[in-house]
Amino acid sequence: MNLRPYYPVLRGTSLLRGMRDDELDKMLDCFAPRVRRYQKGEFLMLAGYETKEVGILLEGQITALKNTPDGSSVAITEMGVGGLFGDVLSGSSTKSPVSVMAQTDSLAIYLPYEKIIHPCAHLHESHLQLLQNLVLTISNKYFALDRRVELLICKSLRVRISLWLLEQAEEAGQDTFAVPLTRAGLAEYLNCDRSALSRELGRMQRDGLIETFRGSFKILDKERLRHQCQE
Amino acid sequence: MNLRPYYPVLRGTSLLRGMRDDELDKMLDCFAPRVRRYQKGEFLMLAGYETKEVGILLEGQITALKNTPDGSSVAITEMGVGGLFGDVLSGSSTKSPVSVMAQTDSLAIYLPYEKIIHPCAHLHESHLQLLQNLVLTISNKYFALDRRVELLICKSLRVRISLWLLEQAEEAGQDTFAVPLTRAGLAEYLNCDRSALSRELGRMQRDGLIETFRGSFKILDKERLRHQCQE
DNA sequence: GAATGTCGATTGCCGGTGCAACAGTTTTGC
DNA sequence: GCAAAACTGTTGCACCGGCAATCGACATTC
Repeated sequence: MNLRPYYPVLRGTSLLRGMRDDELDKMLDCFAPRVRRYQKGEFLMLAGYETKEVGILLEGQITALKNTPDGSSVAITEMGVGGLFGDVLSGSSTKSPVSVMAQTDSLAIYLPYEKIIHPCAHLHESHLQLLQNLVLTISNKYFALDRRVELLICKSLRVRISLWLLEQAEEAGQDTFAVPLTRAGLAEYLNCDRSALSRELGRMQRDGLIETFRGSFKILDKERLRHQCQE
Repeated sequence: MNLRPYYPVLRGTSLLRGMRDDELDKMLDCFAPRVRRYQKGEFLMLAGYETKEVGILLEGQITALKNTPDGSSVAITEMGVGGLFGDVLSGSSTKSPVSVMAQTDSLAIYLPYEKIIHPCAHLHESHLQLLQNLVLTISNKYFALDRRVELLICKSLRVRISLWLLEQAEEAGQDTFAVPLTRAGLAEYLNCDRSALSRELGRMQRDGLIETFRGSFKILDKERLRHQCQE
């Protein structure tokens, strides 16, 4: 299969960031990746199974699901074209803690982990870059999770919301921003009840800290918002 | 400095697992690691600073501390001889989210990350192993954190305790086990109040689920304990 | 335009858990 | 070996936030 049309996608991933065409040519030739198409609702990866490949989404939209202790499953992440999955796993012999499901018809390419970690005899410079990127990718996921833990351990809901707002504003680079999350989704991330979230957001508006409308947030008093986190 | 006496320690780390003497010789020669001694209370690493080295504890005992949003700091991990720190960071340009403090007089060796990720011209087999180990080490830390999140998002304290107990039993391979944690430490990990933890453990004993004494735990009714997690 | 589904907001209720205080026991340090 | 510090358990109280039910706004389908 000719992968050239997808090179821009591949270059956009944290794993293959900035690779030139000829570098990708060589690497993909060396990796002999498999490519597979999925229909909406099919699983790209199943929780509880080992995986020895890093998956990259070339077309479509996927969702990572985690099985909860009580048997159901909750969405963890949504990923679009260029999304990486299985990256953290591929080194270990740990079974996957998440399932990955196609939300729309999708196309994915799989790079065997073995080939990534074992550069072939003539070690291209780009392969080293790849290894570095792999480490970077995983550690970034670690830090994202770490921030989440930092949120979760805050006791009061107001503190969690405040921290989250400040983090988002930081990320957006401005005090007004929108997020692609429904209230229910945000409540899940902040680990609280949807109604409780609404209630607290309402209070925070009354207190003149923020303004909200749907997925849009505006921080009115950043200083005081920071102060909320300390009590 | 002659590092030979510490080879057994190095071999015991997840990063240098199982390396032969001659392999360590070559690698350490290539890495030109720095070694430093610390007095009790000194900092090996400060939160907020970048680091470009992976640290390995050769002697002593250290604690990783995280600064909380409200200014104080809480202990995250304790590590003994062979403990690794800075490993997750070294790839990224992220500032360290944790400080590392010597709990007793300590000795640490630092491997420059640059050298780890950039194998020197003649790429030894062992160096590849090292890279693989690095990825493995980081992803294991990721999974440890992931399990923590799984704990934290459980709403009731009893569920969190039950999950934790089952996890520990799994790890220990038997239903009676001891952990090197004080009640306060465990409460912090489970993100609850110490008194609430005592109270709930008391209730669980009265319910015939477990027996506890200090750091020792005995699971009496595993089946029913599992059942607790689902409500 | 009616019917249905999704999303956000609001409210009353009450249970779980944080907090503070105290007591008993073990460990540490000199 | 003694005093101080650290650790654990216990209890009363207050309150945050989960739960369930309800309502209005809006989008989608027939």
